[in-house]
Amino acid sequence: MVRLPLNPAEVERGQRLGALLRRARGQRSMLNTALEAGVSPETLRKIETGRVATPAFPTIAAIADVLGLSLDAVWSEINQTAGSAQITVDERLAS
Amino acid sequence: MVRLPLNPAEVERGQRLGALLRRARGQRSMLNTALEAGVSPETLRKIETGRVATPAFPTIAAIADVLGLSLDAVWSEINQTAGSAQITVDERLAS
DNA sequence: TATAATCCCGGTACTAGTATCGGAACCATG
DNA sequence: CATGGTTCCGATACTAGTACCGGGATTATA
Repeated sequence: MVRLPLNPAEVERGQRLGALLRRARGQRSMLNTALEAGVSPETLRKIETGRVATPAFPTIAAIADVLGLSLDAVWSEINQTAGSAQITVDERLAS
Repeated sequence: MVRLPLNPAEVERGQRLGALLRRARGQRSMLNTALEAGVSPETLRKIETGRVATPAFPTIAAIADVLGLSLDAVWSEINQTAGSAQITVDERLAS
């Protein structure tokens, strides 16, 4: 009947998402990245710090666009429950 | 100071998203698709009918997974303001 | 030390998303 | 006609996301 609170798994996935975005941002400033993506710096900060576990699809898509990330790669990486043998976004950035 | 209401462009983009998901679902029932994606049928229905313009990223990702859609393709298709020369999700489904 | 840049945090305010219930319409079957 | 499957809708209820403000901590540089 009501919206269910976020469960721990969703919270952890949100933290993985935030950490991934922060690593992908690298040297760029949070302010510029947020403005370029069309979101407020506060929103980006909350997402990166994991305080917003399930952000809106357009929000993540806009940020991923600015950072040059594939949404499919982001999703597959944060959605996996355990370690995988896939090439991670980090590894792709390093190449 | 407060969360800004959705502007018309965001509403229209949400409608394009819903229409795209509905076309991609094709023959499959809304109920099965929603349950398989782990969302409530009502939520899927609201997204498909465009009544929810900016759904959560995990929600869209889970639905796209079930439907076999690429998140990048979905985003690029609904985010474009005008017609494009790209291969659309529809055309990809038809091939 | 001073100045700027960046990031963090708590508080506040409001809209939006997710979910359930009850009912109704439609269409294809039996 | 009856039954089931699917979709739709309004109402309701609650949490979550987005955004701004003020302040503080850190670092680097002048």
